[in-house]
Amino acid sequence: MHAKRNFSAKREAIYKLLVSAKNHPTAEWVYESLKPEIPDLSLGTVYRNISVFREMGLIKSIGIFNGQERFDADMSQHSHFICTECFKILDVPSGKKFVDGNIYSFVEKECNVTIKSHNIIFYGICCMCNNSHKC
Amino acid sequence: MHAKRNFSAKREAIYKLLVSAKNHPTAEWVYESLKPEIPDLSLGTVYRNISVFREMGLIKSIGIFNGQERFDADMSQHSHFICTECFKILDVPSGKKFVDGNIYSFVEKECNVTIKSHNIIFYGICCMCNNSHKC
DNA sequence: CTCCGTGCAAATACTTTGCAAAGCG
DNA sequence: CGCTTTGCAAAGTATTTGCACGGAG
Repeated sequence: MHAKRNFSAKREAIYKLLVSAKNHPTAEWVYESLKPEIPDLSLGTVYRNISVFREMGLIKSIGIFNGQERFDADMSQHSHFICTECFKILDVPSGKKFVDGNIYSFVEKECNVTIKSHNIIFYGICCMCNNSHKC
Repeated sequence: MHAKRNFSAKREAIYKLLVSAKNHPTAEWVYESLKPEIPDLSLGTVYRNISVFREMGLIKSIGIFNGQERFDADMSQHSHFICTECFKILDVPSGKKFVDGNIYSFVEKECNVTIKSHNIIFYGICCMCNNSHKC
């Protein structure tokens, strides 16, 4: 019907939402967000497709916070800030590279390992929770 | 019986094990390790005490990997390497500070947040899983 | 007596999985 | 027809919690 697509309709909808979402969503959030427009979507399908995307290298996991895994479809190297109050996650603009190849070499020698990737997470309070000043 | 102590016998045993453990243990590992010498220890007690230690600032969580939370009683600022094969966690000697106060300031301004702490995790293959060479 | 710590088991919460049916080329 | 995707519900797994008991002071 449409031009050739690689994904089923539901898979495509899930992926598109992940790409456009700026909140580093949970599986539950994806499910709830799509439910109105795809009433017969099931949570298992969301989990399965997220798993597929991860295996394909289309998304990555930021980690598990407050009991729920958070995902990111922005595969460029960047760091995150997470608010320990509301668990909002923000991208840290990567204009500055905190960790470079030299650091990889340093750690690889120190630890006798092979490094594939790294993650930096900053923890703190976001401006909305830090209610002393407006955002 | 003993000199004044702050902790109950079980709490003390759990904390001492956490301090001496070099493997960034899980609650389950702590439980299994102490079970032989404390046969009536229960897993709930381990979880509860770990929670107490965390609230007291005696230990911190490194994150959840392979479905289990990993803890560290070394409260000095340092980074970790984690093997994506066997989930072994190694300390990265902090002779080099990867992230300093300037970076905190940079991120705080960029994101309009207040930063309390940060974590760096390197992912890769440890020398034991990288079986091409001996360790 | 009172309080804190504990064992035990049940409850939680998120995620994964088995299976049969539906979808699609 | 054959392979993929899905809904549904059940299972799985790590962790948390309710409750009554027990020990220390």
